Amino acid sequence: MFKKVLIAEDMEDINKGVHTLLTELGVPDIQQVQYCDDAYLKIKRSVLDNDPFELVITDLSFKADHRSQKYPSGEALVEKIKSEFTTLKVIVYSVEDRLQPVRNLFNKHHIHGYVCKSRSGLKNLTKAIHAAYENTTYLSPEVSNAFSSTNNLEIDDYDISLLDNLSNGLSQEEISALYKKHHISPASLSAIEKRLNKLRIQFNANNAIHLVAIVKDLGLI
Amino acid sequence: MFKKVLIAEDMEDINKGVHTLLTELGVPDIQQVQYCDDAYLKIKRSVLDNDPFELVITDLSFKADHRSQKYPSGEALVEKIKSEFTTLKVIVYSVEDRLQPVRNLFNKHHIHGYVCKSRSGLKNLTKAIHAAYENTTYLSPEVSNAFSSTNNLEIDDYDISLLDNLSNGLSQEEISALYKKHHISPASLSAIEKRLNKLRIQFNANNAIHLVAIVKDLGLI
DNA sequence: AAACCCCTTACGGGAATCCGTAAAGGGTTT
DNA sequence: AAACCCTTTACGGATTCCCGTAAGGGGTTT
Repeated sequence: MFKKVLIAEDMEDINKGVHTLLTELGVPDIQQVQYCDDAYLKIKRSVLDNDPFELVITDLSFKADHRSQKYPSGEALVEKIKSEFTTLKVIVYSVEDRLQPVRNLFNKHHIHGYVCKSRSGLKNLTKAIHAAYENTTYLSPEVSNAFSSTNNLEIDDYDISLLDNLSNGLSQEEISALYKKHHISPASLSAIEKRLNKLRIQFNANNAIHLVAIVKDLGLI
Repeated sequence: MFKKVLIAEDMEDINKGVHTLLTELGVPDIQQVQYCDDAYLKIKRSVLDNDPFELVITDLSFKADHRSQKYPSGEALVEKIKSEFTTLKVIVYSVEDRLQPVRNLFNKHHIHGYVCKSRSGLKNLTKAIHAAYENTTYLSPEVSNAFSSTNNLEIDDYDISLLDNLSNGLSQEEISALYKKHHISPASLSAIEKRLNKLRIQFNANNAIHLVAIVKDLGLI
């Protein structure tokens, strides 16, 4: 089993629950933090001391308080530590059950496990920890269809950018101008229209408003 | 202090944390459920037995599982029990920190307290319980500006309906037709345009897409 | 009754969108 | 080099949205 694990979770009682679980699993060195920034510093420290953490279990949403944070969310933390300490294993433990954020965590940041906080959350977390230890991955049943082929929509970063700009109030013409300025291709109004039309069809949206509402609900933006 | 309290919360560890808190506060009869439907049944039962609960502490989001539920969310539960057992006090304990849902709980359902799950969640919950016992209300500091006069936007149910229909893909003309059919006034396209224009100004939205994106983020729809 | 206010409705023009068709450019195949 | 495919760009018309102005209708005030 893992010898050294870090828990990043801002709610005390859950933090405690996970700690208890790890103890039962026989992890000798368990450390806890309630802020993402503290998590990063502890990990950094452990590497410098040549006694690195083997696993990080982190939440996604950390409530903001008086302390200003460099890494405001679990995702920002995961992105940072995975880019700097690529071998460090990460399991995300969150209430988030929208598929797209989960997909991003696996595809972009290569986490080892995703567990939804729910009635059987700790049970699934156990499975995820074992999977990570065996160097495989684990996906909570609530979001198990995040990678099912049926709804594997082919949405790329360009699409996301388009939808994001739309939802931020830019007109298609303004987006076109922006992309030309930043040399993002395709940038023509016509191409943008075409792409948005494709997205409308994919998501069964009647119009652009509907489309943005749908992808916001899905967590794409 | 209260003599009989019900906790409705689907996550075991949090449920346990609240239970511990109530025990420390000296509540002799504490009951727990993990499903909204069970909560309703327990409350109903207690009234029929002439030994009613004095307080319900409930979460808002309950993860769906195999059991199909009549009341899928905490809000549905609150609406039901507040309409049927008007004297029963309710405190909502949730991670939700968007202002509009909180406003709705107080204005429409007249709950006694709202506490955000956070680092100091249990501490604030204590205050809320005392406030409810004194028959006053408590509002968690994270959402304390839900009723501050500055951002007290005058949004009524008609506005919400409008935005909801928009986000569901109806064109303004379709909404007009719908309202005429259902005898909702004003129903003319022109009046709908005017109202949406007012909303765009209120929310600093560039266009209808932007507007829907903003109000979705705020939790209005 | 006339004047007034407020809300709803109506109309029109300009802008943005939706949607189809077609041309231009780049790269590969034959 | 010609033929081909694929992506990007361009253009035109139909529809919808955006925004100003103005007319209608009910209720209250003078």
